[in-house]
Amino acid sequence: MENNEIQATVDILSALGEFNRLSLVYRLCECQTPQNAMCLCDCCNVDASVVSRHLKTLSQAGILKLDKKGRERIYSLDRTRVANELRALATKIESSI
Amino acid sequence: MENNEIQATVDILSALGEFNRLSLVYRLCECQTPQNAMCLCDCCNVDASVVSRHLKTLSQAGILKLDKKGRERIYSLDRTRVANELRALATKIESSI
DNA sequence: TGCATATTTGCATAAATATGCAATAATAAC
DNA sequence: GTTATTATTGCATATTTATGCAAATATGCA
Repeated sequence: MENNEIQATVDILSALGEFNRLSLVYRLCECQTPQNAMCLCDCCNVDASVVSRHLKTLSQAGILKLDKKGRERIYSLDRTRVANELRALATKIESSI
Repeated sequence: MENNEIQATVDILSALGEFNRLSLVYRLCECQTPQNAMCLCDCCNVDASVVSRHLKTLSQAGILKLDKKGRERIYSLDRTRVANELRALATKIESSI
């Protein structure tokens, strides 16, 4: 198993494995439409700058997709990618020799 | 969504989301039989005490099962539990309203 | 242009985490 | 019992991470 592969999985898991970030992801789960950062601030009791940084972390891990719309940043969950990554890991853990 | 539920998921994800710990899990993936702690030390270049602590973290998160056999501690991966947790999260992320 | 809104970045700080070494505990083997 | 083996814990330290506030950036609107 390559170190890069391990690290890539670690990056996704550690991005999801923090309370406020997972709260943001769950919040986006419930949205049919993409949301801007300010709207997402409601779901955690932290400063907007903190939310901004968490959103950046999630984006860098490939969990969120980002679109710019005027002065707003619109985030949406890359459901398929995240679900596939998690299922791939589940399969690996369950069925390695 | 209850905070406890979120935290429970965070606990599993953050336990898996560290390089040496995920390496330990992958190592156990490849073992048909449970392994003692010393044998698991090979897979990360850190002190045995560090491995011991990582194994404790993984056990507390319900990822590993522990058996005592003489002076050895025998760890095994709870494949089903971990796989089910990851798949449940995948489903939630993919198919929430 | 001037002002308001949305978001990010710089800086400082607190808290959490990972690590190594030495000491300890528990058990096996002699 | 003494010694060796396996594993954990105490302590110190370094690194990372999360956080808040203030300032800066970027864009929209009047």
